[in-house]
Amino acid sequence: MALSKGQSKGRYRVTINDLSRELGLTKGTVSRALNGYDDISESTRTRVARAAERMGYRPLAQAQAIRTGMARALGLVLNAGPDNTHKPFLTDFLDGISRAASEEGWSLSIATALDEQDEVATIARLVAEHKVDGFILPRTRVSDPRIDLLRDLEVPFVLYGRTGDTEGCAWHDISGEDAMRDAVLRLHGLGHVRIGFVNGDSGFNYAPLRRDGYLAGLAEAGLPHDPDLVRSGAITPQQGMARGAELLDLPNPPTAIVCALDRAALGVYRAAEARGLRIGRDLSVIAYDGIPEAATATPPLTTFAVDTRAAGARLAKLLFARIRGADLNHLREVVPAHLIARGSDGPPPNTEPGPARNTGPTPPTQKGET
Amino acid sequence: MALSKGQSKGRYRVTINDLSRELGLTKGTVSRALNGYDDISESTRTRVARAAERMGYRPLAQAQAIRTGMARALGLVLNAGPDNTHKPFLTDFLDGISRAASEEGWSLSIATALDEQDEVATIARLVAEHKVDGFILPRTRVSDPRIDLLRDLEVPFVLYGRTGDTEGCAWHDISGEDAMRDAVLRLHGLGHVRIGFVNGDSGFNYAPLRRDGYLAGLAEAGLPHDPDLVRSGAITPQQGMARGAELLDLPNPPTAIVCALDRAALGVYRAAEARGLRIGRDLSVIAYDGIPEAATATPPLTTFAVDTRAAGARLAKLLFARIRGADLNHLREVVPAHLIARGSDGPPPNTEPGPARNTGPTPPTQKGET
DNA sequence: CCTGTTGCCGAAACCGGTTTCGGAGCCGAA
DNA sequence: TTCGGCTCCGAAACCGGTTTCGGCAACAGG
Repeated sequence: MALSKGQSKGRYRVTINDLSRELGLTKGTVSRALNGYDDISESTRTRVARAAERMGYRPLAQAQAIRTGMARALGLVLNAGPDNTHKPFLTDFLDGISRAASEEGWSLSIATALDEQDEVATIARLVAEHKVDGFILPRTRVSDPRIDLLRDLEVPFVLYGRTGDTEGCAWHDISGEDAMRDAVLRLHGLGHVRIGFVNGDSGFNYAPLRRDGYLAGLAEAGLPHDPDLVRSGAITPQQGMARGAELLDLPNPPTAIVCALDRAALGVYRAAEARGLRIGRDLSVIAYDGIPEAATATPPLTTFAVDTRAAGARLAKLLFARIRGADLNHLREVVPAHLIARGSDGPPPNTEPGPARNTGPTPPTQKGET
Repeated sequence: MALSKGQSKGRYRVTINDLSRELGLTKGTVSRALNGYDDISESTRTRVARAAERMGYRPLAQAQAIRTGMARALGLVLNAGPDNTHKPFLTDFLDGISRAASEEGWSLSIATALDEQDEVATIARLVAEHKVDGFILPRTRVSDPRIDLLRDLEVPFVLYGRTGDTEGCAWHDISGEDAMRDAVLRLHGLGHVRIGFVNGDSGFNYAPLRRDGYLAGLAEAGLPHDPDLVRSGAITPQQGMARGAELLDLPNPPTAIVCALDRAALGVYRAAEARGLRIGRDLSVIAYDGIPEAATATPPLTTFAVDTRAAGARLAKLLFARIRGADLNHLREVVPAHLIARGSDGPPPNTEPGPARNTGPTPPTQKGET
């Protein structure tokens, strides 16, 4: 058991040669046994597996890569552009992916890009250099050049989000549309009839979906759709404050506002405070994301939270399946966001306290904290 | 120029064999020419380099890895634990590293861990699997088991931050101590004599350094050190609010507070507001980090900003140098933070407006926005 | 002219795996 | 007994690079 190669200190990997020597088999046989070829007897297969376990053998991914063409790495290209700087859940997201990847002995390789064009170029570079075997594409846009490229290159990928042309796409997504609809229904259940909506960036695919959800909620509640009550383009608190101000300064302002993003909702808070309105009493707000700041705002924000860590893990697993050639129809899933009822919503003002109207399906009212 | 290997579509890498065939040289010669061996004539060296450029040859990192033992990947293990979730600059940091890495044809491999013990285990796993050639260690602690491990394994690493036992350590760091000192001097220059300090998590190495900077500033200004004015453990706005409240409720409260973190300062804002104090007039605040929220707070926060993207890039370059065996003494650098003077600091209240006292070296007063 | 360097490149081993091919043994059937 | 087929493994090529070794030519010195 002496070190065969003197790489300075205690650094020594057990290779497939060590294993084969120990077992009295050729390395080809050992390799086939480990990789489940069916021309290996069950007895030697277990013998090899046991020895590999005992000796702590871990195949060198780089060596496997050169013959198989698989780098055993997942790729993630982050947009590090100026307007995308705020990513509250990035660490959780990475944790989900990384954990799922290392379970399979794969690694997570990340790169950054400054804009859409740079993103595409970076993806192309990683593919050309054979650095990764597939991509996770976060923040999908309605029309997304990254998807076109990967489709063209025939490189596996999965979307965090959906997209316009779903041809060849696998995805995991959170149902923002259901959340927005439930928010409207919940507010209607509390007695609100004028419910505004502040949407996010319409370039991203989630925006039309959440808008549809808001409209579906209105329709389901039997409420009219007043276009004046719908604003969009709010992804920062500042923008949220501006859009909120527009709504509140309307001749007939809403008594409740649904926001597509928590950060926008925090801006609406400020717009309301500036007008002497108390959130949760004079104005109800329900949003979406579940950022930590939402829990410590005054009042705490009622919001639909998403489990970004779980999303990352699911995406990694979907990508594995995709790389291994699974059927696309099994690789498309949309899961609901989780309502966290807090203090920013309540009955509309100027309403006699009484039995709340019962309107169709009762909105979900789970309680919980992050 | 026909595809020699039919990997589905247009996917085709030019290998060293293609190059050698084209040039009429053996691949060994081509390899040596490309890698700067001195037994290759200058003429063929340029001929090979030109052909490689023309044909777009990029060596396959995995193939190089198995012989050289270098994975050509930088490692970064992120702490994804519950209290470390807020990382405002992570994207910028990753961008800095990733960009510097890809310039050298290297990649950035990231993994996550939930606590200190998990971090060490994850690092050990990455080393054992030969996935990376070196590590960037963010958020160094005074006593840091990651450093002990890597020192023991003789694996190259660089610190973002400094540490207690600097033996074998290279680092890039921002001088938080100078920033804190300059903050005190700036406030003293404005006329303040009772200046409080709210520090961060004392487990991290930056905390004692910033505290020393605060004390150095007091000493340099000829101000007494009142232990009552020093608090620590504030890394969230909530904690900042609590520590700020303690200071403001003192019998003889400070007229200015220096915070080790912007987020804590935002909490101090709330503590001050709750007491009817106007920031920038009744209470001056200067902090450190340069988070986006600081710019949009009311009033905008005067703070010492750090360029996290540049730090990431520098760390990557230092790590390259370390891996290539450069002298440690050339791989230790501390750069200053950049003051962004905004509206949260001013002369102390109850002071006759008049010529400001001139106290020794005038504090730096650069103006600028992020 | 012969010899000893030196410059420069070819040949081949090597790294740690995977995959193809062929054949040795064992079995049952004719 | 012989033949065919099946099971299971060894041998060797292969992947795309790097590195060692040896030797051919040109050149300088004696």
